[in-house]
Amino acid sequence: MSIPSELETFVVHFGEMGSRWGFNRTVGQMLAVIVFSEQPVNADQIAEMLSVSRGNVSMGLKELQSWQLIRVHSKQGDRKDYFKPIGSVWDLAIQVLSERRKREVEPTLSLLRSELMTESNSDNQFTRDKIKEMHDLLELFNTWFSDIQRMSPESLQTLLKLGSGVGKILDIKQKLSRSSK
Amino acid sequence: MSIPSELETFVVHFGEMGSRWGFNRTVGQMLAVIVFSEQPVNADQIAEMLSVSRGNVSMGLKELQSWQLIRVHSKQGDRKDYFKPIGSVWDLAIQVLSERRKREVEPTLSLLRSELMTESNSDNQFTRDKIKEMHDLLELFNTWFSDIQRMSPESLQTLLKLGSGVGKILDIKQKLSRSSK
DNA sequence: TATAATTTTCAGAAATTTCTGAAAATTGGT
DNA sequence: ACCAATTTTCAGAAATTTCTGAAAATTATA
Repeated sequence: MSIPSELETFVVHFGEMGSRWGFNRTVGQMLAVIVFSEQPVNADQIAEMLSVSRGNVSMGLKELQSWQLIRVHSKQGDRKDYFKPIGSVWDLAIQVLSERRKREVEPTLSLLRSELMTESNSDNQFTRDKIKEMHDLLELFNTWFSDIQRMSPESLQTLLKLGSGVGKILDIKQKLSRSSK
Repeated sequence: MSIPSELETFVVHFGEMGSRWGFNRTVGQMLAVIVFSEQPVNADQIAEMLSVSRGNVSMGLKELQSWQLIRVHSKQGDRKDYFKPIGSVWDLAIQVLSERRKREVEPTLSLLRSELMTESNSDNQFTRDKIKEMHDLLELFNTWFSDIQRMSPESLQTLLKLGSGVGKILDIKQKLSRSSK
């Protein structure tokens, strides 16, 4: 089994982008194969399509599962494991963002938090201020994101479409709350 | 000149996180040094503090400049180039996000766009649908981000603090626009 | 519980990325 | 125009990441 010609482009592209998105080339390509396959695919099929070793596919599947992007789908009368995306493209995007927040923001936020705890008098004011600034920024982003994540895709979509238009609505809100006082 | 002891932690941490944030260890450490230094620093100082070669620092500085995170600061009576962050921690964060959007989203969006243009009848419906879904999602995110980016830090901060609370305000807006019809 | 199918592991190999340091290029002052 | 200070470049070295493939572990079936 080889890659359907119309997907070739995407498999290659996902491979190239892979490392920028947080995984490596093969894992990127594997994600493309799984997402663009109408039917769940098994490890051997992936290995053949991408011409990589079975072991590599096994590790890649583990990686994609740790990102919670794919899940196993058991086919009746077939002992092989088949894989499919956890959900829609939208679900996958949210999942990537969420996982990256965990890997790229959380560790730093922890460090900043603990650093603010220990009132090391050796720190000069400048350093302390920077730490505080970073901490507050990441904390703000963090709560915002977990908040946003809970919204339904529909509301979220509306919100995104509105863009900075929300600014105007915020003004209206201010006026309303002022006049009701 | 060595790293001030209270910064050691951050330099190490920024080094470890570097690759997750889109650059490599040394570049991450260099960013930490520059951001946490009250005064602009020159290449030799950075090289000594981090115990890396002068050439490596030169390349790293180029990288940080390509991200538009640092800028040159000329000291009067000193031929060396000194470096400092382009702005506040907030400015840097926006800049990182903006640069990453460019590197991680833009290429894929281009590909998806051009793929939707060419009406290759070989594509099956499933594939076309997926491409369309991805395209619309990235496009939406893209315009949202460029929109958001233009907001003042203050408005943006308000917006973030509100989080999914905006949802409620959107409801109010809907009611208002309905009643005015 | 034996056995055959399937998946996982992981040591060493291959590929890729990062780093060094000396030479080349650039810059600014005289 | 020359010189000295500074920065950049880049070939090869070093470090790190990724990949292979055979052996070990697991799983399902009879």
